[in-house]
Amino acid sequence: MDKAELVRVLEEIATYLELKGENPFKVRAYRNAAKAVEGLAEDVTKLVAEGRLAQVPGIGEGIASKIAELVTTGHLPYYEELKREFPETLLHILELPGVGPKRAKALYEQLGIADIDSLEKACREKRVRGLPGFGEKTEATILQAIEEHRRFQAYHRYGELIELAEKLVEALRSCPEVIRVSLAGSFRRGKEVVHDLDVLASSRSPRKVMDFFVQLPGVSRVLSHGETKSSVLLEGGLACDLRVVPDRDYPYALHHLTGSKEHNIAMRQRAIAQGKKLSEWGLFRTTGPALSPAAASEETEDNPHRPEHASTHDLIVCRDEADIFEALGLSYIPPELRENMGEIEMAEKGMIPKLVEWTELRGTFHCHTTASDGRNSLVEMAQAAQELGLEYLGIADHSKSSFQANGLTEERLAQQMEEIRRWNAQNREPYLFAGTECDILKDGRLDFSDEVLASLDYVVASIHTGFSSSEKENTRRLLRAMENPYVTILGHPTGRLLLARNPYPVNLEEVIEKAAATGTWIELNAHPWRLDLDWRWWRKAKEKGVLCVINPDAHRCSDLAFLRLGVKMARKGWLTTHDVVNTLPLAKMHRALKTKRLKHQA
DNA sequence: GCCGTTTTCGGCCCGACTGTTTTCAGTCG
Repeated sequence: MDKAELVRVLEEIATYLELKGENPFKVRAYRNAAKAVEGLAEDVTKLVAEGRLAQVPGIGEGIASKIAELVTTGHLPYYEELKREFPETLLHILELPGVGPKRAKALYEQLGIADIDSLEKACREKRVRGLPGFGEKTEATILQAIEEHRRFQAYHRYGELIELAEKLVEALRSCPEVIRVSLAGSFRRGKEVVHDLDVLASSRSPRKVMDFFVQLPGVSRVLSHGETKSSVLLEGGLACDLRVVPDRDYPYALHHLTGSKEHNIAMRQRAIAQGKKLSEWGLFRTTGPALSPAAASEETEDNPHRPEHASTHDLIVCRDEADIFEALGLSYIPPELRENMGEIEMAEKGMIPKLVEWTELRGTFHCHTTASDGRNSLVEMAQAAQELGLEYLGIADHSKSSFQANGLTEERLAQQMEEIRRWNAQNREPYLFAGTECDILKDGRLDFSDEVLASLDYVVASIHTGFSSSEKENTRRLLRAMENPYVTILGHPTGRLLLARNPYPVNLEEVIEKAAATGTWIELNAHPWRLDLDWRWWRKAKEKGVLCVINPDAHRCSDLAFLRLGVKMARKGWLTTHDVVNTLPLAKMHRALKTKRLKHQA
């Protein structure tokens, strides 16, 4: 029973109690306890053994004894009994936006609906609208939610796969028969959501590599098991394909499998125009003398799968992808840019920018603490930032209107600023900037007065409510917020949650124009669920001179690692060190934070 | 179920929005 499992059980208990219609404060007690466990720095088993669990804030005698039982015996009858009261599939229904515990309970008890499929059927048969509290509109909303749920399920968030994907590659690398191995496909390109994982390896004994692959831990089902290609289903439902090729074919196969399809088509057209031919099997000269029959047969020897036609031309030998680009008169194109969005034209002119690197970040600005809805204290967050090598860290807890997130009042904000000043006065590292994630209210005004905002080092302004407003209203709201001289950064500009909630409608052209005109930075929120502003908009923002700030939206120490993911998306958006403002060293950052305010005074 | 210098009971975070109602329940953030 590890910590994550324990957290899951506590949260599930809370959900079952909710379904039962238990006292909502009891439900919350279990949720709070789950949070408390999650934020523990010490080992739970140790706390149990020493009888100190009930001393942890949020865990009382009752829950402490349940956790102890679970940790020592591996069982919890209380939880098991709750599970027996409702079918497990009912929990899936609760994932649908618009369906909470009360509705799920009504659907289950009155219509016997226990899973998403039967709910869909009941909606189509117009049976749901008859329930008290439900109507035609609700029925339609549920149907739409089911449809989106299904569409989302076929995809996975990039940021949540990184660890798994890297482990998989490590495992394959440990196979003695593997020469080279790499992730490919949309994952390698850094698409924010991916359908499956594509992996490429080179080897002299492909069969042995395949056998090794299909029996790796974490493989739940083998979909196909061939000599050069196998597909498996990993635990968690993610599909993974492995291709194995002879080492000489590896660069061509890697380029081909990385894609995108559109990029590959454009590359092949370029090859044809130069009297060459590019495919997954190689880059060939199609004009001029063909290879001698002897050379041709020698070439096919090591790969019986290579099609006949591929061996009849001169192979242009490439040791890696860079050689392929060079052979086609192009500078190297990083995988993130291979979307056929102008990268080939730029590579031809040698104008592919030097993309920002994760090691170039010096600090960041959107971090929460236990003062609002974070799991770690200000000091803990600061220490974690130091371990990561950051020179500075901006603290931006929620503002008072975000009740659900325990937003700070003016008084509590002042206390936090005091704590930050004390930290800096001791010359501790990293340097802390005092900020806020200030709510943008319905009409575009901010949650704090200008006087309060002026007392802070910086302000992140974000929308957290009213997602159903029109594009016009949302846009006006954001524009007005950016006009405020104290708003340094526009936070997660579209509010999207990948595979869960669509962005609210907003005119991003106007938002970018306004950011440029007012000198407001736009956030690239690096939370794996957000990645907002989307990479597709950054080139436009950059053209207009808008600066990007990569923020983790961290709610616990470990979330600071999201920065790396943010950098991947910034790279995908063609951004360089100069475009990402938090690559500035501390001394320059002090000045940069004042630029917009000074401009306003002038 | 947790918490406590108002300490063993009685609070616990609040408001917007939606769709269902005819005065409010459910959901969400």
